[in-house]
Amino acid sequence: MTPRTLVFMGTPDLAAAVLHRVLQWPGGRVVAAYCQPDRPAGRNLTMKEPPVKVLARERGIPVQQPLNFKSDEAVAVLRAYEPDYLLVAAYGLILPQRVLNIPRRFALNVHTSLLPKYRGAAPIQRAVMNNETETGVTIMQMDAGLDTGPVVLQKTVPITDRTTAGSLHDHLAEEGGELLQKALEGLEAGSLTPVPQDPAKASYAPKLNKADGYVDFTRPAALVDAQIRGVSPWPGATTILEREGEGPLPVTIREGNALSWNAENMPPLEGPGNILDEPRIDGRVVVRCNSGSLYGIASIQPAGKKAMDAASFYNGYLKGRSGARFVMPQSAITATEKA
RNA sequence: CGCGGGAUGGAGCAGUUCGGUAGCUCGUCGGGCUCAUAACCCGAAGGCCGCAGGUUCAAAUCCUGCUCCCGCAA
Repeated sequence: MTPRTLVFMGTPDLAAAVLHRVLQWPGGRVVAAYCQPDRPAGRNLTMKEPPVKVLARERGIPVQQPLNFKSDEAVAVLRAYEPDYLLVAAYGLILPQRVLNIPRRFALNVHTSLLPKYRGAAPIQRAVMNNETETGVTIMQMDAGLDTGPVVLQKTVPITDRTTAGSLHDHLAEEGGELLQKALEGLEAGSLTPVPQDPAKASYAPKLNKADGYVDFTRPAALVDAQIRGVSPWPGATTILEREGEGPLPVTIREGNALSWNAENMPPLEGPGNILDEPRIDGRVVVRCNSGSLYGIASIQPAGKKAMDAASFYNGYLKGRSGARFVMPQSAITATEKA
């Protein structure tokens, strides 16, 4: 059988991982890789090439980086490849119907959630932040909507109390590549049929912004933990350290967990966000959350510093100080009041 | 030249504004107390204050150049 002609579209690490897998599929040949244009990034805002571009060039695959598909020219370029399949993963563009019509067989998308739940830009982080116990990856047939097309294949993966958005991302990137390959094989064999999503069960996962990383210690510790894991490593779990007689210090919580504890052993507690001075449970810096629940910080990064373990943070920033507590950044507070 | 923060014994920091003996909380090592301990007490080792110049009687501190690290931006 002649190999199918494949055109891949995707931009970041996750897409590169999927492309890597697609390149191993013997049933097809990738004739072009599309990704977003190079953007300034990094310390000096130097232009940086997307991971997909780097990988494609290593493998000698032509790279296309159109701004969008609004021009007839961009559409014509794609059509000229005469793809059997259009394979899309985290491309960063909504593809218009006339583009989706181009492939002879299917336009497939890899989405990192169990559709119809968590449609949209940040399904991985949102699933973790919402304290879900499982999520997954979906291969769907693309239509004009945002992640609304019929589902070809799904695979579930668990979310544990140690799953971070970062670790889940890497996991789903692997699973996504594998599942896409299975979907291709199934579609070729005629053993798979796309099944429409149930719109009633749909939910959306909006893109994260910095404010999503502001830790809200007025919530129960289990949810504080979920939020922190969901925004790690990006945008990072941010809060402001306040101590008596010293200026506020922004910090990013890197690692930690909700603590189970015995109320009888605990000293009297003040409000949420207060840091306990004496009982450093298991070497952690302990913060009070809602209803007396406790969150233990294992690793934390003060602004402008490298991440450090809780014991070091305690020695350098808390020992001998009084009134230490974490508060929401001012910008978050005013935003809440306005809302 | 996109903006900003930082570099001080093994770790985390203070001291830098207004130059003048290098300090704190830990860790480490030795000793003591204790049924015991990440607890407590006593003692010790360990630093050319990122690098290179300059100003000065005197520089961690002021000036200049450099290196490395980190945050912002996705």
